[in-house]
Amino acid sequence: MLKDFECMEESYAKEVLRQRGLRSTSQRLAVIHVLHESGRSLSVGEIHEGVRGILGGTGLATIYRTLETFESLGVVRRLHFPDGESGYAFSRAGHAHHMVCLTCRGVFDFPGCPVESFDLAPLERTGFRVEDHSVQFFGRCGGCGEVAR
Amino acid sequence: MLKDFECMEESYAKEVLRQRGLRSTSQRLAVIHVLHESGRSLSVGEIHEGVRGILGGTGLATIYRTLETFESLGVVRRLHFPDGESGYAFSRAGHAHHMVCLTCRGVFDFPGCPVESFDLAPLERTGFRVEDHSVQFFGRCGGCGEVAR
DNA sequence: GGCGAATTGAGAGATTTTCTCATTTAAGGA
DNA sequence: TCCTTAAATGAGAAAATCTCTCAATTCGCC
Repeated sequence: MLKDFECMEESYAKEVLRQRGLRSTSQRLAVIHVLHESGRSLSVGEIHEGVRGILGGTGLATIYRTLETFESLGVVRRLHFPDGESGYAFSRAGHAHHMVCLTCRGVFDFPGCPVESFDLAPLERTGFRVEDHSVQFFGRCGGCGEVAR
Repeated sequence: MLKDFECMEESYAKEVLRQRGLRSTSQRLAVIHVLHESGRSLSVGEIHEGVRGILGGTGLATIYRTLETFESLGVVRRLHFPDGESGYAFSRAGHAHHMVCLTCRGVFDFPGCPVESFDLAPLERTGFRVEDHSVQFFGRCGGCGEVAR
């Protein structure tokens, strides 16, 4: 079973699930636990492995289903790296963008949104109606930057 | 074979290939042709189908290899949609961001870059060194917006 | 504690992507 | 124009990734 104390992220996830009438299963909480504990983005395989380490024989399909559920709830976000890989990271719902370390795949929220102060008028004058946007920064986090250079 | 007149995109791709010492094969040019002609982003399968329509029995592996090559050259860009799908679109090399229509998957460049006027200092004060960024707008293009609403 | 519906596990199945290697072809030089 | 040579391709096998099905389990509520 999970550790007897939950992290904030787990109780947050529980609350979001409850609000939507979805169940807080040990598998779902374990996914959040693994993601939060790692502090970085993880591949499906890594998450599966991590959850199995906590719960035992968890099915891969459950991992996929759980990630899909959490992504639709805004609790987990899928990130695509420039090298074509992708991973999932915990993310508080709402408007948040990320910095992603290309070395350790660490994910960090950053304050503010570059698009807020960007004038969309000329863009929408083309007839395009903006509904959503995504912004990501790629680079090296403190620890990895020192080693790399 | 390809139509006897090339589009600008094809000659541009040829030039980039030449500069890198890579060959301008009919398959590579057909990929550019298909992407440009569609005016939107296409899945690997759609590109494969389109190229087969022009050249005949082109292997799927060639499509993957070609897209990989062009992406590394900045001639083609891979886009990830909020629904998890992804597609490839022609893109002039250099710094360009895109608007993507969620209905027709049309891809449009947009002028300017929201990140240019964004103050990275507070972000880099955390020790993170920004090397690259990506910005995308999702919404409905002129044609699709009218129909949808 | 019991009930009903949501969720899961396991593995088969579908899909997507990569790999290998013999064959073909582009590009530069004679 | 023809030759040479290395780059690129085709075909299909193989690997990796993702989805589906349905019986069994478990959560949340009474």
